[in-house]
Amino acid sequence: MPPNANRTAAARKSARKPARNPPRKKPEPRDPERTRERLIEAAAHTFNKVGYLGTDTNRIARAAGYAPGTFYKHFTDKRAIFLEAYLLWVDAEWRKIDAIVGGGRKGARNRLVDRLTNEILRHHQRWGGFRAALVGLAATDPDVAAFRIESRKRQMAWLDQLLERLGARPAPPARRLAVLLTFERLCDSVAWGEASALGIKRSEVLAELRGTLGELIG
Amino acid sequence: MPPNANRTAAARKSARKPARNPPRKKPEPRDPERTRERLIEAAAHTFNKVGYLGTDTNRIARAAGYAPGTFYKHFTDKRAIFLEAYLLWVDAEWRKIDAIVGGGRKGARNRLVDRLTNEILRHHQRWGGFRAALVGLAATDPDVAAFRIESRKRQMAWLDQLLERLGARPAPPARRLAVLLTFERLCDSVAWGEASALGIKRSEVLAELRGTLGELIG
Amino acid sequence: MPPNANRTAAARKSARKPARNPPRKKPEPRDPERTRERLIEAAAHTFNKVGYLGTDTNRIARAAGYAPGTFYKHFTDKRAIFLEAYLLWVDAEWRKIDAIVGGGRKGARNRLVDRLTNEILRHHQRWGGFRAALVGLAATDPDVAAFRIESRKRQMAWLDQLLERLGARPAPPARRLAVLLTFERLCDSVAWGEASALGIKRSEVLAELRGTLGELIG
Amino acid sequence: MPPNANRTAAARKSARKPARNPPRKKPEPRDPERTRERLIEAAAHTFNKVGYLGTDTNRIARAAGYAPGTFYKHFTDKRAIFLEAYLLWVDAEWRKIDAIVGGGRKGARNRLVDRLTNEILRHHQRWGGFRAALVGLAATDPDVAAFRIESRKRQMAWLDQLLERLGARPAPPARRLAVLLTFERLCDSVAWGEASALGIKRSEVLAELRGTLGELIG
DNA sequence: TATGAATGAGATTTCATTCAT
DNA sequence: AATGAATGAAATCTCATTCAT
Repeated sequence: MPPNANRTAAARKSARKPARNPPRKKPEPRDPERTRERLIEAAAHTFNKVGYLGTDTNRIARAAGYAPGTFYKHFTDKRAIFLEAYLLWVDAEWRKIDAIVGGGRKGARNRLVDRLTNEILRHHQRWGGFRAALVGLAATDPDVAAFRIESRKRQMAWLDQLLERLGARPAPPARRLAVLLTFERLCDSVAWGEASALGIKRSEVLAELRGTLGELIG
Repeated sequence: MPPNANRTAAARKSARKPARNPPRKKPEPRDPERTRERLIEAAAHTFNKVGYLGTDTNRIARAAGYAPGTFYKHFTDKRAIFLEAYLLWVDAEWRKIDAIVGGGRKGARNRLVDRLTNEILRHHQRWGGFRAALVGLAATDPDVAAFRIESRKRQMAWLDQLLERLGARPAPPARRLAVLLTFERLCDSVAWGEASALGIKRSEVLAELRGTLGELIG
Repeated sequence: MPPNANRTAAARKSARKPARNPPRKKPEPRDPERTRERLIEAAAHTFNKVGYLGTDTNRIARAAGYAPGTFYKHFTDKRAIFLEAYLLWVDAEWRKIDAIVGGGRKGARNRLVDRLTNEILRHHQRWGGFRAALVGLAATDPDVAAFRIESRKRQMAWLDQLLERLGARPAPPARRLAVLLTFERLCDSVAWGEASALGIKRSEVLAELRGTLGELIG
Repeated sequence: MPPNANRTAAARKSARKPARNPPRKKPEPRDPERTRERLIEAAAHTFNKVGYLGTDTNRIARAAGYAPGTFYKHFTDKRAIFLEAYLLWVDAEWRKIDAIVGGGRKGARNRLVDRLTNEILRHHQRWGGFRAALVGLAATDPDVAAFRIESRKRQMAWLDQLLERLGARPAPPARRLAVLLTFERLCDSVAWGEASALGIKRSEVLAELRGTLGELIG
């Protein structure tokens, strides 16, 4: 009779597996730049799904297909990669926005506003969890807060240029800030399921968004 | 029993750190209701200062003048006391708002709007850290999210009644939500130091707030 | 609007109840002897159900209808009440055994053996959990071990007398011990569900028990 | 059993051992399989010495030469390692028994019975504390109980084969169980110091053991 | 560069026990 | 005698981080 013959199911369960880590899809070893990117992408998705608190660095590394130690070869700590992921996320948004606005389509204003609004809302819906984590962190972490301010400044300037480009009359900072925050907050509201919980449809929110922007653009 | 086991609250306090809140000169012991309240208050302040992540239950208990175990006599875990603190915080806000609106001052609309705006902004400034923690948590924790929705529904109904009371014409849900969120987000922006970092003065934000409300009220 | 109107079910759950302790069935206050008994009984049942490890003194007190502090007015610690409960349990067994043997029924030997066997098995089945806890504790706690030895000595003497009384020839200590332990262990085996898990019926074990005793008695 | 084996919880608490146990001169690091084994061995010895209740996971880890966290890399909790240690212990016993029986020495029956008896008794004496902890746990924990049953089944089958091999006539399950339990219980009795406290010598118990087995084997 | 076992500080949580009423 | 809120030491368990390979 083999010595281990009587291990019950329960016992087998309690005995940790030898931790075969799933071999990363693309081996493609030794490309530090790619490694870094993969880690950031994995982090962004994890933060988005389970929040800052719920994300642990070992998991990020594993999700990206690496061992825990690799994480610290590329980032000093969890906060650092959060910041990088934030950057990635903001960049992605701007790329899309630029494509819409700068894409130079001379189409009617309404068409532009529609496309912008749609894109931004979609973006928020995709990154709702990350945005919430960001808010939670920024209140405590000065670096994250500074990052956020920087982002906002860029946004303010962009809006200023947009108005100029569209021939609308310039708006004072407080006005622009109010519009941006309204936009952001309404999008979050949809992303976080608040609007739908209140029985408000996506299309109704979209109408509000268009109204807010339209009012500014004139 | 170790010799120090029965030190008074005062003695315990003096042995501790820079001693934030001076805990009960009069020990006023054995009042579980008060204990509970004190724990909630301590929790609210701690969450507000260092966020959800930065708060630990032992610290809450010590800040309230109790031993770690006492916490668990009153709350199942950190989330539970967060929810209670949230309740306390929302209640406080509503009490003040009711005092302003229901206070029945027949004064001009402008006066009312001013006082409301001021009060709400002040409240947000006081609880900015807590609000940020709330956003971060709600994205992950369904109970916190549900709590928040409930709060929002109340707010929507309140605004509806306010409009009726002021003789303004009723606004559809999406409109009301947009106004509430704009209000909230602008207040947070001030509370979180965003506005000032962008060189926007409190008074300018207040003007935006008044405008937003004024537009609705007509 | 009532301030607490929006407490969700989850929040209410997390808020501990004011801990109405169930008013003891029989108030019958201030009878320390009765209090002591009730505590021991409650302890015996709790130990029997959830083991020594799983039993906590506050629970014992509450189960008996008292407050935690009362426990320590009557017993120095958990071990002490375990010992007392053990005593109670052993006494109960002996009372029954005496009733059977000393009951003086002049009936045939077989009848006596049957009744004894039945009674002891029933007793073990009732106190199986307690017995297991006892074994676990005795290995670590010298007082419990001493108690157990004392009990065993009594048992050995009793068996000696029984043999004499029945006119059987005396058996040496090792023999008597072996019979007692076999008896005990087979009863435990039934009580702990071992026998039934092996597909062995209670009646088959009873036959073994009778055989063991019969052999000794001749 | 070592002198301090049966200290109570109170005693253990008061006597904090300075006792930095010098961890592994040769670090022999990074072999998870060895780490796991070392942890199990350390756990087995600790359980054996101070019982399940008296053992804490940090201590197991330290005793094996590791930090507390390492424990949880290999086992989900204390119960899990107990089960594994049980397995180790049972395996060790079977290996020895197989060596004796299967060792194929064609010597007289008496010789075989003697060696078996001796070995089993020695084994129980070595693992007396562990066995007691096992009994205490099995009454409460279904997984431990299941493990134990599994072990017993194996034992029953083994005995069956032994009888066949020796040319003895087969015994019904209840009979075999009775013999096994008697054997086990008498060995425990010696291991736990019961026999000696009753003035019964090891050799006398051995005689009983031999008798029990001899009767079965014929 | 990447690995991953190991770390250990620290947070969470329990519960035997105390003491003022 | 009984109470029960409070205690706090100690155990359980997590996870960001390190380091030898």
